[in-house]
Amino acid sequence: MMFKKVLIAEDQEMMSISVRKTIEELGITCTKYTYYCDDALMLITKSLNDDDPFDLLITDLSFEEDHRKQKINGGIELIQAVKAVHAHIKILVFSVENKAAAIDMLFKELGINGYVRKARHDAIALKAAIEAISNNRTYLSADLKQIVKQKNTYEFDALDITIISLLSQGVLQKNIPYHLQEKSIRPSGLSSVEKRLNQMKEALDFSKNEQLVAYCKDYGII
Amino acid sequence: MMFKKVLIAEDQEMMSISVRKTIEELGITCTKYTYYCDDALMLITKSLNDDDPFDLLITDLSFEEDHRKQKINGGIELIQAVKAVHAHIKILVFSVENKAAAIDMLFKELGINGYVRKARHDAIALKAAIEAISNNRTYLSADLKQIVKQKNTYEFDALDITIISLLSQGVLQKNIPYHLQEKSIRPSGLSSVEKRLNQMKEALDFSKNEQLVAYCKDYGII
DNA sequence: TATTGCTTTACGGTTTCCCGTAAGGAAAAT
DNA sequence: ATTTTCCTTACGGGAAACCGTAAAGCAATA
Repeated sequence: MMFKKVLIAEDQEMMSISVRKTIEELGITCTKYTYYCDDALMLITKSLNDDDPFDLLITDLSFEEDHRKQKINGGIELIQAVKAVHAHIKILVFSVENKAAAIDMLFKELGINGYVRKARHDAIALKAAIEAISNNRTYLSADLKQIVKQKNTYEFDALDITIISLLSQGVLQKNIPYHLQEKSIRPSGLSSVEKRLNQMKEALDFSKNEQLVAYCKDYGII
Repeated sequence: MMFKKVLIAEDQEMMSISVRKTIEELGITCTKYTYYCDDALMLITKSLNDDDPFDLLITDLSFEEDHRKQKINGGIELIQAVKAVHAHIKILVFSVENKAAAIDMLFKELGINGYVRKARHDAIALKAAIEAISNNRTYLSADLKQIVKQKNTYEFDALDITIISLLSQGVLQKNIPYHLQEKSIRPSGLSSVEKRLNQMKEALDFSKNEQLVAYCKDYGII
C-alpha cells in the first residue's frame, strides 16, 4: 500500500529536487517540500487540522542556519516535534551521517522507520526504503547494518563533552572543577576530571588530550 | 558563450541527477557523468584523443571508497590530474566543504574557476556559477567570499601543520624533534617546536595546544 | 547505628610542558 | 677575515599535568 501524501524536509535545494523527482517516479503525486524545520512541523500540524495527514516524512538531519531563525534546530528535533503531534507518521531519514551510534539512536530512541545515506546509490536506496516502509518494514542499507552492529565507540556524556569543550577553549585542566561547579555538573573534583579524561583515552586508545580534541572535532561531538 | 560539453564527477546518485537536470535547463545537451574519479579522468583524456574535448568539469571534492579501487582519491587529486592533461578546461567545484582555508587553496593553488556549496540555494547558485564561468569570470557565492576574506591572520606552513598533526596523534611534545628529523623538516629542535607553538598561539590568541588542535580541525587545516 | 560497597575528593611524587635566557651556527654585509 | 644579524639549539627553574594511593562522602542494607 504505497504512500499517498509525503513531506520532504531538506535544506539543500539540489537534493530536494532529486527527492521530489524520485518520489514522482514512484507514482506519488501529493508531495510537499520545505527547506526549513519549522515549516515542516507547521505543514504537518496543518495537515492534521485539515484532516488530510501526511503518511511519510522524508527528512535530512543537518539543516544550516540562515537569516530565518528557527525554533527547531536539525532533523532530530524535528522528528521529536513531529512525533509529538503525529505519532503514527512514518519517518525516513536521508542524510550523509554514517556514525553507528547516531543511526542506532534514531531507530531505538526516535523510532524512525528507515535510514538512507546520501551516497553512491542513494537514488535506488531511497526507492527501496520508501517501498519497504510502505509495507510496514524498516529500511537500513546492508553496509550500514554492519556498521551499526559493530559500534564499539565510547559513549560521551555531558560531563565528558563539557570537559573536552573546556580544554578546547583553553581552560587549564586544574581550573575545570570551577567551571563544572558553575554549570552544576557533578562530579566536579579535579581527580574526577582526570579520571574521566583517562577513561576516555583508555577507551579510545589515546594518550593525550590533543587526540581527544581532534577525535571529538572529527565526529562532531564538540 | 555557453558551454557545449560538460562532465559531471559526483558520487552521490541523487545529487548527480539534480546536476544533470540543472545543466539541461541551461540548454546544454552534451553532458556526461560518472560516479568515480578514475572514470572522470579517463573520459577527459578520451575526449581529447577524439578531438572533442570537454569545456567544463563539475566535480565534488569527497568521493567515498567502495569495491572499485581508485587510483585518484578525491576531487583535489582529480583536479590536479585533469589539469595535467587538459590545462584549459574550466573547473567548477560543487561540495559541502565550507572551510575557508580549503576553498582558498582551490582557487589559488589548483586554479579552479568556481565554487558552489551544497546548501539551501545551491540550484540557483550552480546556474549562476556556470553562467559566470562561461563568461570567463570566477564564481564564489557571497557568503563564502566573506568567510574566505576574513580567513586566519596566521598562515600555517608545513612545519606548523606537521607539529599540530603530531600532537593530535598523541606524540609527546618532547618527541616531536625526532619525528621532524625523520621527515627531514627543519628546524627540528625542541625549542623551535616550542617557539612555533607559541607563535601560533600568540597569533590566534590561544593559550593551550588543545585550542590549536580544535581550531585546525574546524578550519580543515589538519 | 553500623557495615558494606561504590564514587568522589585530596594529596604527593614524577613526568612533561612552559618560558626565559644564553650559547651555537650559518649566511650576508663590510 | 671579521662583524653583524638572524635563526636554531641547549639548558634550567617553575608551572601544569599525570598517576597512584589514601581518605572522605554517600547510599543501600541489615
